[in-house]
Amino acid sequence: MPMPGWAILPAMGRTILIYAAALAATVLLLEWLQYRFWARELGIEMLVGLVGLGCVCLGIWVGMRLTRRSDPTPFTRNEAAIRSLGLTPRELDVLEALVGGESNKTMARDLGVSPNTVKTHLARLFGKLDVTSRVQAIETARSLRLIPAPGDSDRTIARPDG
Amino acid sequence: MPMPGWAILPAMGRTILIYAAALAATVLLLEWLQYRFWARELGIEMLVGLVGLGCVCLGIWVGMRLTRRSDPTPFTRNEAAIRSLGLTPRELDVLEALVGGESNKTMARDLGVSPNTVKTHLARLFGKLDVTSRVQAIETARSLRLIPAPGDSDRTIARPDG
DNA sequence: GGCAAAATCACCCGATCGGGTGACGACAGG
DNA sequence: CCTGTCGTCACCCGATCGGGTGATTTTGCC
Repeated sequence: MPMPGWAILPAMGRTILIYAAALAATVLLLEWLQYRFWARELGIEMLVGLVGLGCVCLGIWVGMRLTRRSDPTPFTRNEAAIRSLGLTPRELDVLEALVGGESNKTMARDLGVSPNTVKTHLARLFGKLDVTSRVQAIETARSLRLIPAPGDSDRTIARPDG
Repeated sequence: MPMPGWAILPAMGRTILIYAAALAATVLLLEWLQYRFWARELGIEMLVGLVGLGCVCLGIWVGMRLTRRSDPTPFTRNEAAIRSLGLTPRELDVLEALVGGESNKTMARDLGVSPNTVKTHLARLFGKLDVTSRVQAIETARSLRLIPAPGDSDRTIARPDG
C-alpha cells in the first residue's frame, strides 16, 4: 500500500484514539472491578501500582509507535526534475551507467553503442546538469533524486576488517 | 565525548533505571499522599485515573527515548578499515577532497600542495582501494564508511587524535 | 510527406587523468 | 646510525576525458 504523505497524521491520530480508548476501557474495567473485589483483597497501593505498571507499558507502546519511522525510502525518481532539465531516456541510461565508475569505453560496451555516442550523451548531460566532471554529475544527479543514493534502495554494510 | 561502542547499552540501561526510579518515586509519593488527603477528597476512581494518566505520559516519554536513540545514524568513520587498508591521513584528505568532483589542480590548491602530490596520493589511494577511477574510489570509500554518504548526517564524529 | 527531436557515430584537439619511476627532507624506532 | 614510513615534488607517457562541430538514421507527430 503506497500510503501517501498526508496519511501520517491521521495514522498518528488513530494511534492516539486507540490509546484513549484503551485508557478509558481500563478505567471503566477497574471501576467495575475494583469496588467489588480487589480493593479490599490487594489494598489500594497494590492496585495503584498495577494500574501504573499497565499504563506505563501502554505508554511505552504508544511512544514507540509515535516515533517509529516509515523510513525505508524506496527512492521514487524525480520525474519532474528530469522533465524540467530535458533529460532524454538515453541520457538517463548513461547517467545510471556512470555511477559504476567505468570508462566511456566500458559504458559503451554495456550500452551496446559506440564510445563516441557515450561521449555525446555525457557532454549533453554535463551541460544540462551544469557540471564539468563525472563526479559532479553523479553528485548533482543524486541531490536531484535522478538516481538512487547509497542507502536509499539497498544498504551496503561495510566489513571493518578483512 | 567519544562515546565508545559499549556505552550504548549502559545508556539504555540508564534510561530504564531512570524510568524505574521515577515509577518508584511516584508510587512512594502516592502512598504517602493518598491515604492522608486525596483518597477521600477525589475518590478512588479519579486517583487511579490520574495515576494512569501520569504513567502513560511517563511511558510515552520512555518509549520515545528508547526508539529515538538509534535513528539519526551520525556516520562513524570506519577507523578499522582505514588501518587495515593502511590509509595515511594525507590520503584521507585527498579522498575527502575527491568527493567534490574537482580536478587535481583545484584539489591541490585547496590542500595547499602541488598537483603532482595530489596525483601521487590519488595513485596510492587507488591502489589501496583496489580501484582504477575517481568515481570507483568514492563509491568504495563510501561502502567502507571511510567518508559520509549523501544519506548520512553530514556531521562527522570527531577523529580520535588528529 | 515534412518536420523536429532523439539517437547514433565520427573527427579534431587541448586538458586531464592514471601509471610508473625517481628523488629529497622529516621523523620515529630499533 | 640505519631503516622504514610519510609527505612532498618532479618527469615521462599513454589513455582518457571534455568540448566542439558535423553528419546520418530513426522515431514520432502534425
